[in-house]
Amino acid sequence: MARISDKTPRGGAKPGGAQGSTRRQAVREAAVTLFARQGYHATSTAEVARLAGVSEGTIFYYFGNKEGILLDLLAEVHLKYRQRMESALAKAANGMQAVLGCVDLHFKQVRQDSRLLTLLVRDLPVSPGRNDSQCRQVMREQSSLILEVLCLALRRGQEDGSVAADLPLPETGLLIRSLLIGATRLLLLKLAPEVNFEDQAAEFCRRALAPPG
Amino acid sequence: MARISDKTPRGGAKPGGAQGSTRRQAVREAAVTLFARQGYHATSTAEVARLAGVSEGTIFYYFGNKEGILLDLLAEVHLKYRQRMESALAKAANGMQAVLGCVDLHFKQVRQDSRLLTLLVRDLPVSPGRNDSQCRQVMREQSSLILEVLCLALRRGQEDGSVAADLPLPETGLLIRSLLIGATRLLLLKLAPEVNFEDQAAEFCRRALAPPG
Amino acid sequence: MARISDKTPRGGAKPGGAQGSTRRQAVREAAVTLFARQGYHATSTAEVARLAGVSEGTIFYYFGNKEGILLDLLAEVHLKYRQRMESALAKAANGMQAVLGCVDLHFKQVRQDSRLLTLLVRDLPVSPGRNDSQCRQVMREQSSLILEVLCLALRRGQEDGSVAADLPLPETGLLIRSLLIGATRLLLLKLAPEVNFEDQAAEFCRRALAPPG
Amino acid sequence: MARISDKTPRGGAKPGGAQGSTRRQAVREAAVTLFARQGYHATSTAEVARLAGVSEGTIFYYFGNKEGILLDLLAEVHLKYRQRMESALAKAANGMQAVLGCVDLHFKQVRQDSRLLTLLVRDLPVSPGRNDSQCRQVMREQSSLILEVLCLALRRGQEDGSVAADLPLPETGLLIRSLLIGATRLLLLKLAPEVNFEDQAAEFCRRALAPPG
DNA sequence: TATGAATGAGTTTTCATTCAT
DNA sequence: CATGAATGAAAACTCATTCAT
Repeated sequence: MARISDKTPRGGAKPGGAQGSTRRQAVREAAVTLFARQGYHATSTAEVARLAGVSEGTIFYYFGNKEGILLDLLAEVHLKYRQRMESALAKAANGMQAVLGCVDLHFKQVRQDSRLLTLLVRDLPVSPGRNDSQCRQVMREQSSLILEVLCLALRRGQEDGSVAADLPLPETGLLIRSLLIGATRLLLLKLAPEVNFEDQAAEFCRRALAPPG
Repeated sequence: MARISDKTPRGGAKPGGAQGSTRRQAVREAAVTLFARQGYHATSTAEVARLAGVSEGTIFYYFGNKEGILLDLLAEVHLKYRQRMESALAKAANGMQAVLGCVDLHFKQVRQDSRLLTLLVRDLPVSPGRNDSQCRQVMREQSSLILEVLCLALRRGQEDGSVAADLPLPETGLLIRSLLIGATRLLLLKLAPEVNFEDQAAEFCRRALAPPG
Repeated sequence: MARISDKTPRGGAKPGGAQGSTRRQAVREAAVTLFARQGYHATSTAEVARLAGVSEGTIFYYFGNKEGILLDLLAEVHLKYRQRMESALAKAANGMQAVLGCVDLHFKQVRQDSRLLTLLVRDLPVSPGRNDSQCRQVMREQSSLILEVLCLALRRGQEDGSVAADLPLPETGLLIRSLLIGATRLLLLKLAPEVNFEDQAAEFCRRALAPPG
Repeated sequence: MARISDKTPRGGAKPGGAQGSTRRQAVREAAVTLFARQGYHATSTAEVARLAGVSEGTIFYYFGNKEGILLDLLAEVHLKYRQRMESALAKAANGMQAVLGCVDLHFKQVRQDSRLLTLLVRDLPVSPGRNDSQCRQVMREQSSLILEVLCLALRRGQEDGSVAADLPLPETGLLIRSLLIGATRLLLLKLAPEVNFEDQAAEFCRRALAPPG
């Protein structure tokens, strides 16, 4: 009943604490693999426990319930994703480069750890219309944060002249994000023919964003 | 074992004959509503039967198993979708107009019957890596047919000069499709802020596709 | 509710009647094949109907319920079996020959139509402790008739001196019948190694029955 | 997928440890009663759970699936049966006595715990023609082990002169085993008249096996 | 006489979750 | 901290049987 969130053994210095953290991490690792491979619904907590090498009770001790694992993973994947984008953005020469850098980075992450990204384009564990789940809230929050990063880059581009000034925000940001999400879905769910179209994504965006003339 | 596909009571000409068709249709109607609202996995066949006003057995009589319902719905939505695109394509003045027409049409359909389209961006009933399900096969087949339509329009645009000639196919087609899929996901799963960015989609594509100069 | 037994279209001369008989026979034929192959419980009436090429309703029209088919088949197989034994008995030179003839005949029938005989050694559709089923009644009745035939032969043997006079009846008859039933079960259910031990059955019985000296 | 076999709670030394074993045992006890009384197919797992006084989930926790219970029971009954035969064999004065001892022992076991033995002559859970079930494999394996014991006794009898030397092996062994199986079936399924023919079984075999003269 | 659409009670099985230890 | 035995509610699916035609 009581939601057990973020149960981390306080004081990571203690040997027992470190072991707990190890167990927690093992569950996360097992879950991300299985959720990505078979989907959230098709994966049982028993399966996760087995692959993680822990008892079933351990999962509920650390994550409260099954959705808790997903919640945890979603938060992590979003965080990592966003942080990488932000650092890519910082290094970019201008706004356009920043946006295109984000696009390239996205597909690099898809290639590097498809498991994590698959979580984002696979099935959702809850109703889209209802706000009752923490899971949906996390997705929405993180989603808007990522959108902000993109819009930041776009605005910078419009200011430094590398991006067409008449493109509306956040609409344009949403469209780029749409393209990334959709492409990832086609790629990871193997719904597209065997063509490396993701390499063309940056160029496609460059044309769409470039100022006229 | 034996797959019960397309079990339709003898031709709908007779007034009584439509009865069976009615039940079948009621199940489809109930399923599309519930699958879109709660997802495929979160919807039980009992729930579908209740909403459809038929017995649970009737579902299995007509569709063989739960996936059979989804299969049926997916085939329909894909078919309708593609046919509309094809007719939009036929009416277009040039290739670029055809592509943009497809984009607009897509969002029009999303607005008109969000339930059906939601099926395409919501959860998948099976592992993405495996080909064992008819459902995945249908999605893949239909997906490639839709891609073909888009590429046809693009090629026509490249021939009549309305689309940049150096854009590679089918990569560019896949990117447009990605944008549509991703946008639909953001929209229907309410992951985007309340902004009508879909109206900008055609313009975004126009810029990306337009020949230089 | 109402038991429909022996519903045969009266007057087999009528063309309609002949057709009904055809359907009835088709069901019986299909059922004996499937029951023997998969067992009574593992065979659905739908399967029987499909193999027989009739509608499911037809089965219930002719046999009342599923057990009705088995009832019908059991009665037939027992009847045939007994009739053959009786005619073998009539032709035998003496009692011992009659018994051994029955033994040989039994295995000949097993070899000739294993499907029918399999019904007798496979699973029973009902509780052995209760008498509530017609099925069990039929089995018991027919069983005792067959036993009678065997005992008749044995008694004749004891009278003509070919069978040991001190062997008790019907015990000895039951033992021979046991041997036949058990051997059939081992054979048809493939629980015995690939040895043609049934050829030795008559010799085994001959020794057991032979008068001393 | 993963077969849960032999899930036994850690060693029965601890008083608490026997608890799990208790539940397991309760299921076995309930199952053997119901399977013998009504047959495997006619018994639902719910019925077994109810009689055992455990939840239905417990059955699947311990036995994996319904067939798992039967498997377990079959293995046990076969093992016990064979062990008793072997010890009877060891005590016998000569080969003939050993064989007849086995025969007597068989019927003694039938009388002592008819439930367990009934499992062996009642219905089979699967097609006889197919090897796909563990259940059938167990039956076949154990069956051949029991046959070996019988043949051992027969061979010993042929060597010590108490059994006719010209009787072929393993055919003769199979015939004796047939007689035992068939008799058990007649007895336990109450298909024979109320006659204690099993008392005659040893004498019947003695005559069949005795050396001439 | 024959059909087959429709059913609902029943089946096996799964699984997230609890809790005593 | 961690376990894993035990559960019960619910899931998908089956199937003998009915009945209007």
